[in-house]
Parts: sequence; structure tokens; C-alpha cells
Amino acid sequence: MPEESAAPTTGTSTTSAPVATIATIGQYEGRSVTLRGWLYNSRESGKLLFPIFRDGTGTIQGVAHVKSVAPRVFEDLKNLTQESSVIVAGKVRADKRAPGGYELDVEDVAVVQRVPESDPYPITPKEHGVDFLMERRHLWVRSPRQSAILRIRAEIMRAAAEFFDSNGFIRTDPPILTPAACEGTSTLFPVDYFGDPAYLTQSGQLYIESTALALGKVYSFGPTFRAEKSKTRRHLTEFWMIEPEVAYCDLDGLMELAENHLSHIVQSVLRNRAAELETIGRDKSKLETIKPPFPRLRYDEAVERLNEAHKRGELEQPFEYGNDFGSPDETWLSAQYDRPVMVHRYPAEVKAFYMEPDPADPRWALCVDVLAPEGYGEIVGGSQRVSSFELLSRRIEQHHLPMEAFQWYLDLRRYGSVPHAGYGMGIERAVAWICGLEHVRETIPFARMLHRMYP
RNA sequence: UCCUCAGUAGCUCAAUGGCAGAGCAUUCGGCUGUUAACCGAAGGGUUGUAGGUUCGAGUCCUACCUGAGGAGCCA
Repeated sequence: MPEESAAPTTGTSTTSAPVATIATIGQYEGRSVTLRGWLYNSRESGKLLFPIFRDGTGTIQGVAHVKSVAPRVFEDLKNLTQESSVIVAGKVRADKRAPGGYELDVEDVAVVQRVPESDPYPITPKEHGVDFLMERRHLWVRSPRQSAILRIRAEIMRAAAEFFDSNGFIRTDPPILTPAACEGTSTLFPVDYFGDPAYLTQSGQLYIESTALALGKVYSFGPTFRAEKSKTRRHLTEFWMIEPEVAYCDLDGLMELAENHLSHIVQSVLRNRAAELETIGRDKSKLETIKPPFPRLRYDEAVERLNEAHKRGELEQPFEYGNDFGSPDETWLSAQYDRPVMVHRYPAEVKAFYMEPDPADPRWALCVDVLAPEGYGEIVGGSQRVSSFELLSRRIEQHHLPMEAFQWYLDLRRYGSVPHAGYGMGIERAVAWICGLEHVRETIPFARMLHRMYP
């Protein structure tokens, strides 16, 4: 994906040399170019300077000898501080010693803003702790690793939407401000809506069930909010979800959709963000296997395997039948496969009220969780929805949900109800898995977590 | 919310209850191919906060604050 400069040129050139970007600088080999960026780091050896520049697309080392440039240029470069903004002109030269394959023989430099040494850039190329970096997230995103992750995130989001756009889905985004809870209010963020209580959405699902019955195949893509007080590597209070919803679709159709969707995303990242995967040191062979079909596992079979694993001593806690999987259970299960595993038909009583019971045995719900490999856990959760008006209103009653608030949702079963199904995919967990990250806080530009709202 | 661990220089970390220390960063000096460069020198401290024990507390005790890891819940 070469991003050619459609950049503005106002007053930002030192010479007439064309403005290049570092990622695609090879096409200018042997020619002079202008780079607009920042000083990433610099080294010197006597009369030789090695400033390393970054421009958002990559880094490149410049070379300047005291005799090869004007005295002012040499002095300016020598006094340059980390993250000072500069416009630099130089000749592109292929060099085997350079990590990116090219170096820049500096010809001229214009300092846009010099960072004063009395208040140096705080993030040095050495080690830092998590708290220190998160407090300076607005600067941390400049580091090569962090900007590579954000580029991969953007590709994941692009490919995730592209898959639906090119398969007949219509994007219909639900409201973010909602009048009532989807499944109880305890995990919702309340807001004051002109004196009445309202909540930030925790899922657009109920709304896109409506648009699916209007348009057939739909999806939504946006932020969702959960006020859960969870403090783990998998949780954010604000995260992005892409949710398809399909009329006349059953659980089997939904699982097929999910495996094709996920495979498309991973293969797109491999194709379009190979350099970034390299930068962050991701093992690509772990992603190349992500192709349909994904293994399918009934809840019952998963439980059996977990109990066997416990007997062998691979899991501390024995699994209690009828429960939802715990985090260690998910981690163990997902680590058993080289591609995502789809666990389906959980016990109905531990699952949401809107999930259709299996006609073959109503103790099970027609639902599926997709667990990412390498222990990354649940990245997709979905189900076939209850289509019977009688069953749905009975469920709403049993769950002590306010019947008034669900009248519009029940209308979808009053007027032309059909079997339909959908799922939600958490973008940040997908990014963490595809990038091989320890924690979701690095998968989003500014993470919102329990006890972290700055910057 | 619960459990565990941590908080010392700008950063990452040392210091048996007995003189507050190193590496990096910053400043100055040296080096014509450096790759988180290297070599030499300098400056840099209310040891998270408040109490307590002790001749003496960074170190032990109590409370609180902040952060991290995990659990539950979830995507």
C-alpha cells in the first residue's frame, strides 16, 4: 500500500527536491529528495554525524560529514535534539548496512522546531515502564513499534468493513446513546439526557436486528462502552466492535460467515502490512494458517477436553459443567489449535435471553464463541436470535427486564419474524491477537480503562 | 470488588536496621561507518503520603494514595 504524498507543500521545502516518504524512498535512489519529519535519534563519530529521521512511514539514517555539508548544516544537525521537527534534503543511496536498505546523504536541513535540552523528549530509546508510557501515550504513539501497531489496526478495520461491503451487507450504525439496557444496567455508563437517564451503548445488536429485517444483510461498526470493573489484559471500558446481522441465517451460516470474515482480515494484514508485522517481530507463520475451515467444537466436547486437561494437571481448576468458560479455560482451549476454534451450543441458562434454543435439545443455545489461537481467548461472540414472539416475551419476563422498553424489539417478532443471526467481533482483541501483543492497551490510540482516562 | 506484588535521580533499577549508589538520559570533552555506538568528566535526591517502633528507618509496623499482575464478568 504505497501512500504517495498528497501532502500539503506550503512553506515546508528547503530545496526544489521532490518530497518523499521513507517507506517508499527506494524509488528515488540516486536522486535528491526532501523529507519532512522528526529526529528519531542520532549518533556521532568524530566528524561524522548519523542522524536517524522518522516521518511517520518509517525511519532512515542520514549521513553527514563535516566536509560534505555547509558548516551551518553540520552545526544544526549536531545540535539537533530527539524529536525536534526537521525538513531535510539529501540524496538517497542504497546501503547494505542500512536496516531499510537505504541511507540519506544529507545536503541541507531546516529545523522547524528544536526541542530544548532543558526539557528533553521524555521517551528515550531505552526501557520504560508501563505507567510512564501510558501517561505519555500522546508521545508514545510516535515510537516505531506503536505506530506499526496502529497501522495494522487501521488495516484490520479497513479489511473487516471491506469484507461486508463487498458481500452485499449494508452498514447501518446504531445509536450510541440508548434509553435502556440490553442486558441489565450494572455495566452501562449512565449519562444525563436532558434530565432523563440514558446510557452509552454496550452493543448495537438489538438495533441491527431491526435493520437486518429491513435490508437483509447489515453490519454496524463503532465504539461500545462497558462499565465493568475488570482489570485484565483483555479489557477496555471503551472498545470498537464490528457486528453483522443477517436475516434468514442460522447458526451454521453464521459460523461460516465468521470464519470467512476472520480469514479475510488476517490475509489482508499479511498482504498489506508485512513490513509492520516485521517491525513488531510478529511470527507470520502463525497467521498464514488462518484459513477456513475453522474447527468446530460443541460446548460438551470442550468441557470433556478441559476435564481431561485438568486430570493431566494442565489446568488448576476443575471445570464445572453448566458454567461459562473461565479465562484460564479459554486460554487452554484456544492454545490447542493452529487457527481459531468455534465453540458452539452452550447451556441456554448461562447465555443471553435473546438466543434461540436448539430445536434438537432446548437445553442448549444456538450460539458460538470464536476463540483466537495462541491463548488470546474470545474475539467473536454470536448467536441465532429467538424468532418466536411467545418465547421472547416469556424470556424478557423471566429475566425481569422492563417489558415496556422492549416493545419495539418484540415488534420484530410480531411483523414478519424470520430466523436471523449475528455476532460481534472485538477489534482490540483481534488486533492484540494478530499483532501478538500482551495487552489490549497498545491496540487502540488512547485506551480507556478502569482508572485510566489521561491523556 | 477480591487476591498478590511494587513505589528510591528525568528513565530502568541497586543499597544485611548503620555514609544515598549504578547504567541510560542531560551538559562538556574525544573519536571518519556508528547500529539502544563507544571512551572520559560534570550536574542531578523531601527514598509515594501520614503516623509509629528504634540510639539510628529507603529497609520494620499501621493507615492511606498510586501503579502492575491475576480472579470474577465480558468482546
